[in-house]
Amino acid sequence: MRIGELARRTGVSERSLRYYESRGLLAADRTAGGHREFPEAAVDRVVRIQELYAAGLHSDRIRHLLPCMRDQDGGPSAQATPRLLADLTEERTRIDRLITDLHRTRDTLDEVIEAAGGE
Amino acid sequence: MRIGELARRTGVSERSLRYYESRGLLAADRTAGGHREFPEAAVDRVVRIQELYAAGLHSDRIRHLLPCMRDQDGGPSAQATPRLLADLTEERTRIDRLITDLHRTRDTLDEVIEAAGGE
DNA sequence: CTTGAACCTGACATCGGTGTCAGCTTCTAC
DNA sequence: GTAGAAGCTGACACCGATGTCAGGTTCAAG
Repeated sequence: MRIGELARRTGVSERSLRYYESRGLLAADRTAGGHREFPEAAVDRVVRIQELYAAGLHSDRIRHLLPCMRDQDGGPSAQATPRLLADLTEERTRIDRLITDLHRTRDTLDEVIEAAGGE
Repeated sequence: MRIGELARRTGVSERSLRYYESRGLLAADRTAGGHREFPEAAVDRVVRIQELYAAGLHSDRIRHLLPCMRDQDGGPSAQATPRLLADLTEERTRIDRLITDLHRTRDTLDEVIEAAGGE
């Protein structure tokens, strides 16, 4: 599919999709004229990329991580190197802390919301 | 206490503390010579501010929110306006989604980590 | 062939918390 | 009073994903 359709179907801007491709997160064939042609699987992949961005990972890390992830077709196409493994473990710790933090913040917001609007 | 001690005790840089004060998140008296003098309660407040930043709130929102929060002394000193209330409710929704997302990402990382290092 | 929608590249801007540096002042302990 | 640590202000830089614009090309339908 073309970039416009992919953008529509994922809710991600064309700008971002081009950026993802330039960062090596997303592969696209090209038509004779140079237009990007994305495979169907790109939809899932873009969603995943967004999730990883939302979790605070940067594109370099995502690029290394993606091939190690299980995709819709089945098994991963690569295995994490020790270096990547260490990085991911660190990310995991960070995410854990963040989750804890978010729960606390959510509770705090709830308190304030309830005090004001819960009536 | 002075800014250096507050920085040490909270693990937040002096630069950031000055920024917090400039944004109205943190109150400080001044010595005759112009040095900031923070109350003991500033330690807790800084920790809270960091949590809110980590949760993705921006300083403007935090500034409005802080007075509505219950602090160590007891009740809040202000109540959320309808405007703030709407904003906070939105933040809450966002945070909820983020938490969900983070769980999924964490599981993904676990899978990759286990596949590589779990052995 | 023509036309309008869709796409291309490249460049520059933005946001906001934080790092850092310069140049100067204040504080504190001797 | 003096020295050195600590503090002050103001300015500039950075990061990194995304927005946006310009100027040109390609695609598809008539």
